Amino acid sequence: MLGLGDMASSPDAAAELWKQKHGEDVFEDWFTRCEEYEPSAMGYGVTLLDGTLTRLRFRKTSDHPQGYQAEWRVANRNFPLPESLQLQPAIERVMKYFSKPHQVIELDADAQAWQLSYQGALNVQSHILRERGDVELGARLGAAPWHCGVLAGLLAVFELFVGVHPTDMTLKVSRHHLQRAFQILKLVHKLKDIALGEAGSDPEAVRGGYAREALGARSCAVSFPRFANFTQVEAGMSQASGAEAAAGQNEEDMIISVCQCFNIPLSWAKLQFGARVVWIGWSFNLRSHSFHLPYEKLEKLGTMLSTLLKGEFTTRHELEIVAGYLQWVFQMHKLLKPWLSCLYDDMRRPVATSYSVEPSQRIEFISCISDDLLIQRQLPGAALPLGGRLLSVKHQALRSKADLRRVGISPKRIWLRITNPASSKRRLSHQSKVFLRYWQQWAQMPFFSRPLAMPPRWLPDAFAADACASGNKIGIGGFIKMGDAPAVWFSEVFSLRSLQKLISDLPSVAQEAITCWETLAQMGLVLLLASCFPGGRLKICVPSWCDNTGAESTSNKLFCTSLPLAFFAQKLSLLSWHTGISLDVHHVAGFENTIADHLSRWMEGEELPSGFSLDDRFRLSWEMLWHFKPDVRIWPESHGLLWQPQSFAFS
DNA sequence: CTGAAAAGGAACTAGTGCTT
DNA sequence: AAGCACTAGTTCCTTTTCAG
Repeated sequence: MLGLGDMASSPDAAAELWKQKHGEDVFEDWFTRCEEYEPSAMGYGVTLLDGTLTRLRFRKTSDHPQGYQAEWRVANRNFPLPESLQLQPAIERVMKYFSKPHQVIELDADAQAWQLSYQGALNVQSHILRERGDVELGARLGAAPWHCGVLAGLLAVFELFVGVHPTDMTLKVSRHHLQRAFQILKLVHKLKDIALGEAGSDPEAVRGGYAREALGARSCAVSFPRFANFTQVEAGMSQASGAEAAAGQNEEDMIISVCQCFNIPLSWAKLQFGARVVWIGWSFNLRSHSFHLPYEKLEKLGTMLSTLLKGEFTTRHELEIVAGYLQWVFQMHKLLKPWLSCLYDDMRRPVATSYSVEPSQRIEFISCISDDLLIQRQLPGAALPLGGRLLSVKHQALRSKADLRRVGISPKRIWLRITNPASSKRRLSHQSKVFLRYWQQWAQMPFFSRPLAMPPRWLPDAFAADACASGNKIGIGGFIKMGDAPAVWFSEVFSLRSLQKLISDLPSVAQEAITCWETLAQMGLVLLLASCFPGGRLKICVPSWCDNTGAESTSNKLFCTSLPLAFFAQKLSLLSWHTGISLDVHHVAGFENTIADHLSRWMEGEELPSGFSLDDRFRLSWEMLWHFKPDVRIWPESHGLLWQPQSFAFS
């Protein structure tokens, strides 16, 4: 055995090498617990004398005195052909059928009509060409019906040859044979043109137009009518008749043949034919022009999230994996990315642990703390984590080093809460849990399918939203104006105190979070738009006249990590995902903004801008804005429902 | 984190020229 | 004609790199 070296000369030698490399015990241990192959059916990698890599495995056998047989990995391409592919029976089938001379291959009634139609069309074309003086092409088309008929007959014989056609039935040429023959002839003539004609000398023609045209002649004819009535295709596909399936197969064969002819590289591992293909990780349906996340990925997401949500603590690494995966999943709607901000926050917030120092070490301890409350030096006797952040001392939260003075002195040990940046332990915040639970539910829901192409953009004449904040009150207002119809508008006032109970990290003065309220106003506008176009999965681009640069950047990129704005950006993006309305905020000052500004400051009973009426007011509740609770009401109120409607809201 | 593409390498095949 | 050595090319597979 060339190049294999001594160890391949016998199983004993191979086993010897294995023992030398991995030790006698390991070998015996592996060998005793092995089932059929050791270490596995795949074997293990071995480098031969000449540096060649191969694989070696041991097979348990009682034939050999050692009890095992060494097997090398060698490619075996000498496998038996299945019965259906044997040449001998195929030839016999044809010979038997044509054993008697003068066998006639007939066209069935359908095929005869088709052949006549081909003849007619081709003869007309031939005549026109001859009149124009193109005798050569005219002659080709003149002979084409004959070629087509002969080739169709041969295709029928080929079916007999490969065993598709029953031997005890007379051969009949069907219209499918004719159609295939026609397409093949067309392809062959195109190929001939490329190979011999002017096109052959032009490499671009081979790579581009001609080859595509030759292909398109077949594939377009088949795929276009199918696409036109794609809604019926789903049911029809599974019941496709044998002939249609054969035509589809034929089409695929042709595409492959042409690619091979022109050395167009094909990745066989990724080659897929059909209306549904999985590509770049997504499942595409080219008939309904939609895409969705493949089932395996949905399942992976579901499992991933339920494991994460099961326990109280998690690890930084686990969070990174989940966030990374969601980053990928959110390709489907980039506005969803702000959702991830809370996960990243959790990632960089290690869990705090308690430490204690002796009261006598108090002064020394203070010198270990930097101005921004980081442990910058080791304190003898206390294993304080270097680089950790001091959160509180004696249960008193600290904001700066100066706050340490407020902590009273007592003879007892001083207890500290410090976060350790080296720790990988993490706890999910409330926001993250809500966020992850949403996606966990989403992963368990039936397939969503999203269109590949968005519906055309639609723009109302004018619309805007604005917010104002003064003291404890927050006002939002906005409107849509379409043609001559009266403007639809909203105007609501919320108190900061009531919002502080629901959203953490809000400042004590409403004016400081004006960007948040601007974003909230945009959410109101999206809801208003969605209410005007209920049920429609519209793609509406909203050039909003917004006079705050903070909200502008937020709504455009919809990604930020600073609190509390991140909460609002999250909600806005989810609302956009829900309603299918995407926001595109431009910084354009204009009169619309003065109206929106007016509406945001409007109080019940005050005068409305001209063209606005109380009847067209759209009421927005906090439930609708923040929890996306649908505004479904029963009217008149005395009526009841016979079933309990399923409620849907995020909290 | 993802998938695609590029790169790299092993195994194999076909063809060629030479010798026996 | 058969066998051998060599080369060029193909196929299959894995690893690395790249881009989003």
